[in-house]
Amino acid sequence: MADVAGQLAAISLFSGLLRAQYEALSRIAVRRSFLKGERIFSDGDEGTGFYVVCGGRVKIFKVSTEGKEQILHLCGPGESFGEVSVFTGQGFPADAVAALPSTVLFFPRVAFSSLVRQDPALALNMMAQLSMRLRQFAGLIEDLSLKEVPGRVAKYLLYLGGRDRNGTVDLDVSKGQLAALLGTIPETLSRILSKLNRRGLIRSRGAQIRILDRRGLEEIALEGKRLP
Amino acid sequence: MADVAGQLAAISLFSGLLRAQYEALSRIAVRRSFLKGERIFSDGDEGTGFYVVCGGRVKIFKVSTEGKEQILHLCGPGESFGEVSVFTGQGFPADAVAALPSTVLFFPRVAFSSLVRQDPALALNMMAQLSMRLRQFAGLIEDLSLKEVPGRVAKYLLYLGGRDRNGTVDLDVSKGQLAALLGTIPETLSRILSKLNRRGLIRSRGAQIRILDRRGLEEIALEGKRLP
DNA sequence: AAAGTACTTTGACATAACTCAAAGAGATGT
DNA sequence: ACATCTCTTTGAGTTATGTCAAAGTACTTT
Repeated sequence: MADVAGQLAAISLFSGLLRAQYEALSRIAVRRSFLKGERIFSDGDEGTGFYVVCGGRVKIFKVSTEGKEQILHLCGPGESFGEVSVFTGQGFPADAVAALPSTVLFFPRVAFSSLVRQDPALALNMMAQLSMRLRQFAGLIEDLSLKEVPGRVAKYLLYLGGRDRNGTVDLDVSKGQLAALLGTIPETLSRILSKLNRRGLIRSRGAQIRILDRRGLEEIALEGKRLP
Repeated sequence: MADVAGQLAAISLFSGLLRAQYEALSRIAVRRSFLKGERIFSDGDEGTGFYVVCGGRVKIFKVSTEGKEQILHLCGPGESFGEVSVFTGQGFPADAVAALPSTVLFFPRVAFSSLVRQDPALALNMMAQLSMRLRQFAGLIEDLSLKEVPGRVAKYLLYLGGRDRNGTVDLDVSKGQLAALLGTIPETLSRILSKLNRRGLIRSRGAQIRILDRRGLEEIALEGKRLP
């Protein structure tokens, strides 16, 4: 239990709380583990609580009737998912599957709800978290509807390359998954990466991509430049 | 002031609060009016507070560098917008313009934040509201990325026709705006409506649309059926 | 090491949807 | 009632992207 309370402090949803609050949270949290590919919940399932990722990666996505999937979010350690159901009481609005072997903490709806009811600080953190997610979604909507695929790819590469100073990026997901995240299909993604290679903007070998011309990528990301 | 407190009770964000809470809220609320087309805030503006629509309609949207716009939400009376900035502290994530002559209540960030800090009930309402918005966005993302335009049009018509028993719908926005809401352009929307007319699924005259074949529209909305 | 599986790339093709351009309808104001 | 402006519709042409199919590459397992 004590070590759960320690982990909670590292979670943005619960940042800045007091010792007693972490302990209260750890008392209601349930640790669960999932194998790669294992399903955590399905679109429409009753929302019995929400989750926080401790380790691994969880894919949140929607599936069309024809089976095409759009990834809404890839949750890494410290990120939460399924919170919406805590407050709307409705079912989960999407599917969740472990993209890697993952460990999560599960917070049952009722127990958490009564905690938050007594504790404005907890509520405020949660609101900030929901707000951030909302902002992210607005960005995703913008990208999907306003940019063409090359623009989304360029933006994502720049996003990944942001931290790495020399500009070498390791894709943390398969290209098929990346395609789903960017709202397209593997073939299209593959073709676009080829074009970016040919034009000398990147050098990609497998999941390793080196950004050669950051400025050029920025043009594509912002202005939707052509890729002949 | 007293009448502001009365109005607040009709707002979902503040539903189920106590008299004293409405009065506290009404003390910090500022009434503002906007002409049709007038801008309320711009993408990137500092988030000094959030808004609730009293009357009229407010368009929340993103604009691409080429000027194409994607409407994120059309807020009617009782709906709130700009809440995200209250908690993230960052700028507004989109543009807001009055689509009709509109009256709104403005809640300054700092004053509201301290109110919420003392009052879990207020926080819970707000979280539920944010959650609903999040759910809506997930749906919009799904639609934009998984459905083709005819599917989105059909779904929207069914949504509008849901309340009206006889199935006659008045578009509450211009077709250009509707196109932006559905992530497309007026020409495409126009062509699709023509096809739906020709196939006998709807009968449209101007902004009046009568749904003739609900089942047929549902097929298009759900299965993405062809429109030859 | 070989075999099997899953992922990625390439090619040929089809098509939905965008662009550009112009005409038609509605609304608004003088 | 007329003129002006905006919104909507229609047409022709282009293109990005999805579909289908097959070959190539990388992993895992035995």
